[in-house]
Amino acid sequence: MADLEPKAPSDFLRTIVANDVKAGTHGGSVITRFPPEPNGYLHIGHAKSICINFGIAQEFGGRCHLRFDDTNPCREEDEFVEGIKDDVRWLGFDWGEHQYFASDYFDQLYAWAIQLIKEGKAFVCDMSGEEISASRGRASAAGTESPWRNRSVEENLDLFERMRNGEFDEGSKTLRAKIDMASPHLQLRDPVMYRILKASHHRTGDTWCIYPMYDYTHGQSDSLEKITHSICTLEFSDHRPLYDWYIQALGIFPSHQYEFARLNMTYTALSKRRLKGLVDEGVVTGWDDPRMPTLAGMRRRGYTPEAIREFCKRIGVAKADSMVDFALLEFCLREDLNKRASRYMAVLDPIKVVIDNYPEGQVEHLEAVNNPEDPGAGARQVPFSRELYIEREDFMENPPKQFFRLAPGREVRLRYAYFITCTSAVKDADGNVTELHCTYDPASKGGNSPDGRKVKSTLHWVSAAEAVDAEVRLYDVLFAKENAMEVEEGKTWQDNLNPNSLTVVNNAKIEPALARLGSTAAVQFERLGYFCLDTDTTEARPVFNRTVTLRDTWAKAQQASG
RNA sequence: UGGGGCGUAGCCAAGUGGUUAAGGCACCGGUUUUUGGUACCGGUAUGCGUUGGUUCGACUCCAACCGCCCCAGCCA
Repeated sequence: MADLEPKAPSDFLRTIVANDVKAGTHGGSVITRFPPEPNGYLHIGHAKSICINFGIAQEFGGRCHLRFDDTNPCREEDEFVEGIKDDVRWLGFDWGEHQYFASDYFDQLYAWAIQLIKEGKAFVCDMSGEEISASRGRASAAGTESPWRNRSVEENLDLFERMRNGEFDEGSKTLRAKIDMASPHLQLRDPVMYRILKASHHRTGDTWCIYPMYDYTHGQSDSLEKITHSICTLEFSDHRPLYDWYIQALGIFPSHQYEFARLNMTYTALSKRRLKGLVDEGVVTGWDDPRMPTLAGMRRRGYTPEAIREFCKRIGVAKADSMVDFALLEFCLREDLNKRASRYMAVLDPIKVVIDNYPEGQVEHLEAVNNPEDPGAGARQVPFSRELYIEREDFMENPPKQFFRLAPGREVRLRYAYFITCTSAVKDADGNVTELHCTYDPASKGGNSPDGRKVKSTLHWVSAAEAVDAEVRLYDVLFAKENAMEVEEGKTWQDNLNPNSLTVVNNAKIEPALARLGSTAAVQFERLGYFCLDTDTTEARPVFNRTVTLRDTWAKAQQASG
């Protein structure tokens, strides 16, 4: 029977957790946490972490805390905490009552610092940043001890209190842990615990002018919340000895840290610093620019949380550095959108078609299926008349052998309408085709001819008189290079930006039903891709974002043949 | 060159001494189709960084070597 069960997703983290639960560690409880710093918006890389942390907690009957790691008042803002909460909720996760801030623990952390001073495990150091850096030593050579390392407990206590009281200038003193200046682990060479920062904090205001460092905060925060598995990315591996040192020195609940490889994806940048740069330099319109890999941007672009969660499931979790193919994300998106998106017709690059044998002034309403993947989605009426628009690229005057679409003398089907045959193409003085003349077969109404004859192609179309004008924004990858961070000699990562990441179509023609949408839910423009209404939409003018194109084997074949 | 990690197909990734080395994406064929979409079928590692060793048997154990990533913020 067991063989018939679907295999549980297996990765090294779940294996560790499962073993702990089995062994009864911490009474079998599983508590994880997602700990963003509120200094920017979340991106798809954070989504991986969120899915791991909340996912594991869910699977093992535990819980996941949302904790804001707000120990640096210079960079953190309330705007970001609200944005982060929106994003986590949107992704589909719920932290319940368990929302915390590292700043909630400032008093406790301060008390613990005094405890460590009293035990001779911490001291106030008067060295400047440069001096500390210089004395840390080389990777292969021991550092040198601070001349202030052996101050008396009383003096340390006094100085630390006066640091807190604001008696000293920023940068003039720090509280450091007294560990080992010769440790092969650089993090253990008397790391700074507290620095003086005369900045007001987004939550504690001006209560403090000394702030704890990440290393002195994170493990204890985990410990206070009884976090059993503190899961973070690989670059924190080096911090684990220090994480453990503080917990041991303090004798508090033994949370443990585990690390996995952060997400990298082709044609994109996933570092808050880089993304912030794009926002600040105006390369994109904001954190929610639909080209951004931020959750806010992806949401606006039309990505669904289901697609992102599926992507996170499929990429797996491991410790090897990796670069995930962007195509996998698009696959997950299309897979989800295909099931849920209602179909409509819209023409992005219109060329007029006149059906010469269709009665002038007549309008028929033809039934169109809303979603062939979902019978429950019903059908709608689409107006058809003598003058229509079709996609310019669906006609070729001298088509190559593999081109199945409209051409002089050729018959094709207009989706849900009629078979039409092209009789002539009107051109302007420069030889550009400006209008097509066709005839239709009245017997083929709905899209099938009674004599059973076949056509090789079905085109989307919009009736000219009833068409509504719309703006459509077409997006492409933000970076032109597969590895966005691979910089050529003498260039910067900004040089890797894709100059064509945004194309605005100002004169798209959409069917009337699309103009009445009133929802930002995903729709499919038949044969073109998935789209959604953008927040820039006004009463007067709909604005659509192209979420992702449909798979297009024809375009691919063309590209391949040059 | 100190420390911490990692190397299985183009990209992810299972595999923990005995299986024809899972699965997905991408790619290549084909079937169905009123979306050149979807769905479905099939193909794609004599090989697991390299070289030795242990063993009846190694992707799995051992050794050496090679390569890549991270760490010297009073950032997180």
